Amino acid sequence: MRKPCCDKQDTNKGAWSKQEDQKLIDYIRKHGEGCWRTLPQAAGLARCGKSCRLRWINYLRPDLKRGNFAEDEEDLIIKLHALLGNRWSLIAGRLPGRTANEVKNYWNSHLRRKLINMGIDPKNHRLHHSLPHNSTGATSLGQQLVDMNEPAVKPRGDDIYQASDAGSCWEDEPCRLLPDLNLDLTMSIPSSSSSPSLANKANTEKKNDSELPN
DNA sequence: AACAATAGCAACCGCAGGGCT
DNA sequence: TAGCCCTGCGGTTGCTATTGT
Repeated sequence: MRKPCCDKQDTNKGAWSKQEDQKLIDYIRKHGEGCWRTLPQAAGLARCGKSCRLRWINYLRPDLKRGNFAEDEEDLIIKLHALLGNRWSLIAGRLPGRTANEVKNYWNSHLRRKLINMGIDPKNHRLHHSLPHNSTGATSLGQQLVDMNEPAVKPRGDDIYQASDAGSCWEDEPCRLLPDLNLDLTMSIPSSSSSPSLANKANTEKKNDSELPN
């Protein structure tokens, strides 16, 4: 059995107060991100490290773009989801200022329904044959997605088209299928923090001033 | 105006992967 | 090489706001 990530008895849960936010912001301004396990104690927060990390990444980071998603962002999410499946962090990585959690929430609350209304199965982005095709017709994006599912040449064996929840259609050839998408899906050190330990380490040195607000 | 249903979003949980010893 | 630790990710839950009746 793993140890729990923190001593749950002594930690707050639920919504963050302004004071807690401020403590976290102040601490990260001074010391940078990382060491989430020890951060709460060092920052004087009665929270577990995970909770602090989540709060910072999803809400407090200064480079977050909050507010409604633009139409082009929506399109991009839909296209990327068709390619990558539920890999929200990768999708969010292509949307500056957006977090994986935000993208995921937006997908689940808006875009999924939107695709359903367009007669497209949001799981695999295939035309939902059992549904009557929306009389207004699929939008150009909808049509694109439908077209994507009827490629002239199948890149691989048939089962790849039985996309699962997490499945992406053609991870190895996104550019051929979506030439208008500039998909550099290789991992790179993110601008601010969206990524793992490597980035953490790479960022440790530069972090102190450059990406923090003044 | 009161209540119920639904939507939206913040936060939590558990698992997986990578680094370190 | 195995085991531990830390971090990040995706799924899910639960609270609040909004809309409908």
